[in-house]
Amino acid sequence: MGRSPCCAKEGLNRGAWTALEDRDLTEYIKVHGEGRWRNLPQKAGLKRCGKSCRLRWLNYLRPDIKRGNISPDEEELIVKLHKLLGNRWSLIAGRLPGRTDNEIKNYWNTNLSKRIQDQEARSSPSSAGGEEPKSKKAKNVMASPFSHNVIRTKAAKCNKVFINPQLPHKGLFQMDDHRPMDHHQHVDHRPDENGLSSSPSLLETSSSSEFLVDFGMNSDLCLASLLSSKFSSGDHLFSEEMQLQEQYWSGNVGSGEDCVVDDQLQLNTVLNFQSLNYFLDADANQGDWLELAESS
DNA sequence: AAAGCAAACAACCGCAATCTG
DNA sequence: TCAGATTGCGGTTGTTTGCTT
Repeated sequence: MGRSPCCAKEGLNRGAWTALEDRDLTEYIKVHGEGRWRNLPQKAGLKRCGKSCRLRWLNYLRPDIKRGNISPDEEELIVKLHKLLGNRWSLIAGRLPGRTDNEIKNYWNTNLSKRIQDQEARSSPSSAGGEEPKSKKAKNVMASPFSHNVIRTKAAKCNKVFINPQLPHKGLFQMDDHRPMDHHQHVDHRPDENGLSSSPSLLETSSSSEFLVDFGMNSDLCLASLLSSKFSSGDHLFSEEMQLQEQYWSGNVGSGEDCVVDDQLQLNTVLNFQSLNYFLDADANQGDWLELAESS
């Protein structure tokens, strides 16, 4: 039978939330803050399970939520990010301020996936005869049409950060998205050994040439050497990205301190890699270092 | 006006990752 | 170090809404 569902307890409400429940939950969170979902319903006097409260708050009651009217710009961004990331709704939502993963997922399933599939069918005649999903179920499990290019980023924990104090910190970008630093997955990394050649480092010619990051637990790894070999020295995007990361890190951590690179930051890197027709293959097991691979 | 159907979306579920004692 | 608790994520389902016949 498997384990019993979390909301199976008798006496708990299910289904649509009432205005009263919404008010109670909102007021409780205003006073006590988010978190501790398990005990929240009891303390707030709600006949709901903690999961249900969390979902309701995150998707509908939070004050900064934007609902409905997804703009063409947002739509375009969703499509691009989905191409890049697949069904990683929370990560996609992270790039769309005020939007929730649930809303984007629903929007994708009801609007975009079908449209994209139609476009695909039109552009590739061989698949024109392909069948539409017949059931609701089939529609929902539709994979990204670009799954072969999907990037799965993983957050990375840096052990050390070294920023040369001689380096003028003049970043080209402003970070438009500062996720709180308490939201990270930690992944160990191994230094790259095989996949990268020892061609001259791009960074030797970039303004970020002194920027070093040591990711290694046991051995040193310079980010420059990790990333340089596959890019020509003319890849300005890469050096801009380095400046962005430099700016980010220098604003948050001091020399030699631990810092954490979160998904958002990696995504920025990935987006730039993508524009260079490279992708990060991070589908490897946790603990493996992300490998650069040439996109086919 | 009512029935049937499909689209939209809110909510639930199970799993996996992460946290904590 | 490990087991149990907690949280977050993505897939799926159920209900509501709106359109068509």
